[in-house]
Amino acid sequence: MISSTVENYLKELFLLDPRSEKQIATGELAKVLCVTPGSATSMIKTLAQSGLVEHRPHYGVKLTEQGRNLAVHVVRRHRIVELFLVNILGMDWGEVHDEAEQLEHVVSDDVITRMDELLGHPTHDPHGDPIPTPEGEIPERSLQLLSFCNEGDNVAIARIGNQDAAFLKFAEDNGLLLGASIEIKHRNDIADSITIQSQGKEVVLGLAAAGRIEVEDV
Amino acid sequence: MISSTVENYLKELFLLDPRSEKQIATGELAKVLCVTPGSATSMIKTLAQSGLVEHRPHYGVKLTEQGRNLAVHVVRRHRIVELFLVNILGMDWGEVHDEAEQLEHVVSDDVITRMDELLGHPTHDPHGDPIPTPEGEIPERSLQLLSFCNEGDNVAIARIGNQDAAFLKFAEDNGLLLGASIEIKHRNDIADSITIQSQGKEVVLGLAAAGRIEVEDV
DNA sequence: TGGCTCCTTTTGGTTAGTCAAAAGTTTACT
DNA sequence: AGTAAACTTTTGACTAACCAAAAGGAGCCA
Ligand SMILES: [Mn+2]
Ligand SMILES: [Mn+2]
Ligand SMILES: [Mn+2]
Ligand SMILES: [Mn+2]
Repeated sequence: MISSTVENYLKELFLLDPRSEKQIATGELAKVLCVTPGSATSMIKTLAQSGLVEHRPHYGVKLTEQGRNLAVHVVRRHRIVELFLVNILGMDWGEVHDEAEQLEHVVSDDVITRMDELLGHPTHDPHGDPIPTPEGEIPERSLQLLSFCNEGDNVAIARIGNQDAAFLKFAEDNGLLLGASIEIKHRNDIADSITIQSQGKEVVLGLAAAGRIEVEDV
Repeated sequence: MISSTVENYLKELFLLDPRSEKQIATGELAKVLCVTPGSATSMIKTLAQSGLVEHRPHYGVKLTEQGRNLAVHVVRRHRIVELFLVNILGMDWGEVHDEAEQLEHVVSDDVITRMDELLGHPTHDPHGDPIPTPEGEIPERSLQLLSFCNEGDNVAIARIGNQDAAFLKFAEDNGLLLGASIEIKHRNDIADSITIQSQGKEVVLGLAAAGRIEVEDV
């Protein structure tokens, strides 16, 4: 049986590089997993032993085909659970990440299949992240960072690339929900800010924050 | 944080003696948990250290007030999850036990509260077992074992005290669902069997099997 | 009072996962 | 080429949980 710990390592490697092209640094992996670099090294060696990652010591680590497949399925479980918690149980989109972080390791494929059905075979989670299919395919969309939009653009919010509960609360409070139409009012590269209008309300964001929001042309 | 392992030990102690009156033998606990007696002994010592059980070496172990409280909450989570899987996700009542065995350790109180609400504050799980309240109260019913019923009795099935999937499948296939009205047709203590009629269909059960079914007078 | 059987506990050892700190590599800069 | 900074790996140690097998207690029966 594959442990939750291993699933978390594989999943984070996937999230750090969904195509599994780059060599991920041990330290970077350790950071997102909140473990020491030494712990990451030793787990990486174990994973390499099992053929789940390829390790080039001192250069980095990369998922193998097999490791990536496992990771994609963990991500599928995570995202379906998140959407389920929001759509069926009425939870807040800022609360569901931590919950799904645990549930992703214990819900069976049967339960996931049933949730998927009940939700109508959704393609994206509550934060706009794609839900891999049971076969491991990942629906692609061409999105643009809000921080790259220009004055006058009319776009719809498509993804929030920040799982932080406080950020999600802020976004929600300001009407920045998935699908919301917004217009870029001002953009000031010197002041590092962007002003958008959503449902009549103006919101000013720093470009760093705007860089965590992705939008679609309307 | 309290581990799944500890939760399982406490829960099984509770299930072996819901009132926590008796001294449970180490070997009995070990058996239901599928561990060796030695493993159970060492965990019991740990639990005693934490004040969750009282241990009289060579005589047995018993939950403390604190340990019983924790156990009751694990049982609450288990049973709400089971009912949720059956009523909302449409799973079979024979499949949900193993699933709930894992989920009981990771679903948050918030999720349980929401499931409870969605289910309309149910009092019993899919197998007729009582669901403890958030305060730890356990609804009592006065039930009778099917094996003690007499010819001519008209009763309703109220509980199946056997989590075995094959047994539950058999029961379901023969219309022995919770709430089903049945009449006791024959009873033969010599042959160790009882014949009941449910929805026109006659079913013969050994008295041992009938002893795992509890009924309510109608 | 022994002795026997059935449990329980103890002992010694394993595995997964972790950390702190020492040791080793790579790279970039002088 | 030599050195220092930044990173990675190794080492040694710890905890939770488990097992197999040896040792220890309780109750029973002669
Ligand atoms: Mn996780
Ligand atoms: Mn998400
Ligand atoms: Mn369990
Ligand atoms: Mn049940």
